[in-house]
Amino acid sequence: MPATPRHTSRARVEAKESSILDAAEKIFAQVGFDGAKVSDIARAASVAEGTVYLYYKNKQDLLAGVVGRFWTQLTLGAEAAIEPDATTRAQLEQLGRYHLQSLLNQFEVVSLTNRARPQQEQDLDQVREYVRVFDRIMQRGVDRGELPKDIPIGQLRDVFFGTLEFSARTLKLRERPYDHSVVTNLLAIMVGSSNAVAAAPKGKEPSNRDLMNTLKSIQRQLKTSGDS
Amino acid sequence: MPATPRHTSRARVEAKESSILDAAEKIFAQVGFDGAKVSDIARAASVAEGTVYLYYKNKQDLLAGVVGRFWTQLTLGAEAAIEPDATTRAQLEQLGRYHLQSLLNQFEVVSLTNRARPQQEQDLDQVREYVRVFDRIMQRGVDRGELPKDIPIGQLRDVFFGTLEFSARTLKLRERPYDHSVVTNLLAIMVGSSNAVAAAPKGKEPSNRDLMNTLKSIQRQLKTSGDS
DNA sequence: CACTTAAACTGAGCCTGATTCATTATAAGG
DNA sequence: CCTTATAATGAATCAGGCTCAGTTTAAGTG
Repeated sequence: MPATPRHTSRARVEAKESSILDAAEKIFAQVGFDGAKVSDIARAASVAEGTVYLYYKNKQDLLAGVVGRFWTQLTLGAEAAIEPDATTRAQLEQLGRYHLQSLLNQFEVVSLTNRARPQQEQDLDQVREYVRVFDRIMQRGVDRGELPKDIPIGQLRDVFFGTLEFSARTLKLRERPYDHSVVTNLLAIMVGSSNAVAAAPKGKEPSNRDLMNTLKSIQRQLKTSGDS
Repeated sequence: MPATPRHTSRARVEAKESSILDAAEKIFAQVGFDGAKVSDIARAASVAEGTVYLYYKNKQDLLAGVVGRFWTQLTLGAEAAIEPDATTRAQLEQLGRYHLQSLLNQFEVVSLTNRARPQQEQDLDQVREYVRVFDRIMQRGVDRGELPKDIPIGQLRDVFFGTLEFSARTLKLRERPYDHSVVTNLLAIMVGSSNAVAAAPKGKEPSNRDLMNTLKSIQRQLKTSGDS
């Protein structure tokens, strides 16, 4: 088992594990969890079918690996996307934009998340980790008195992520691209004091491309250095 | 095929179809979609395995039947729960409470909804139908000038349903009961002009029990008269 | 009341695909 | 160059969704 390597270099093992994860992600995104055959994933990873089971207990576990990695990367990207010195309001906007763009860019993988938490099991740890990014921003905001605090943070969190997830679905369904105004409006109602904005007139590209570049590079970096 | 009955009474056929749906709902809710064996469902419905396939093309289709029926019932319940003459604000609160309670009461079935829309297929028709209840309330609100209209209705819809769904998950995860304040606060930020409210101090039962009774009776009625 | 027949129902067996495991290959260590 | 623990392999096993040839049921019909 790769768990206790002594004969083979750790790097080699991790590389293989990561390449299986890559293959799985690709196939899952392509044909969905049920549509994916483990044999296809194995082939895509240039590995025998049995080898997959050396690294992952079963197909579900493999899915959990893919989804977990995604959220871990998302957390890193989010942290990079937020300017530490900005106001709470600005940070929320940064996180919101980043989040919405990520949901849209990786819609298929995000969708897999549901499949990874069978029934009312606890959420994946990595998701909880990600959510803390929001909590930290809010906590700081409260400490500094920058936020109206008549509504509990926990509830605002549900507003924030719930809205963005549904908005992403809506945009996807209507085949619309990323729309800045969704975040602006969300913040307007969440933190008030705002200038709400009509939906983007047409398919205008996201303006904060550098933000996504940051993410991409981090992800690339992560993917090659392996994780899990 | 039950599609063109001539030898058997329609009522009988529909009763059987409905009893299969009942069995499926029960088993799905119990062990999830993947955990459910068609043979178990058949047994629970006192029917042979093959019979299930007379009524539903496959397991997916059976799931769609269960989920579809749920949302249809939900729509009826929602319509019953809303007082036609109330203010927009009041109607939204009624719908919000009803929605949150339903999500909590039938959490397992709601979860199945995700499984029923494989990949970015369009949503189930019944879900869209349900969403229209919200749209009608909002439209009326706008027509009457009761709503601040700086934010598009479509986006408010995502705020409304997205927030409630995430709130329901949060409550479920923390094993908390229905909490009135979630809806109150949501409306406070959505429609403004509000008195936000701290989370319910303890596990206080939902106060508008009659509302749920209305729903239940409608559901019972529906279930026996069959649908699909 | 037989009798005919379309509609319903049944469950054994087929078939796909996940998972296992006996066997073989690999890579250090001596 | 052996030895041996670790990895990798893929044929065999197994589970469970789905099919279909055969059986039962329930109206009709004379």
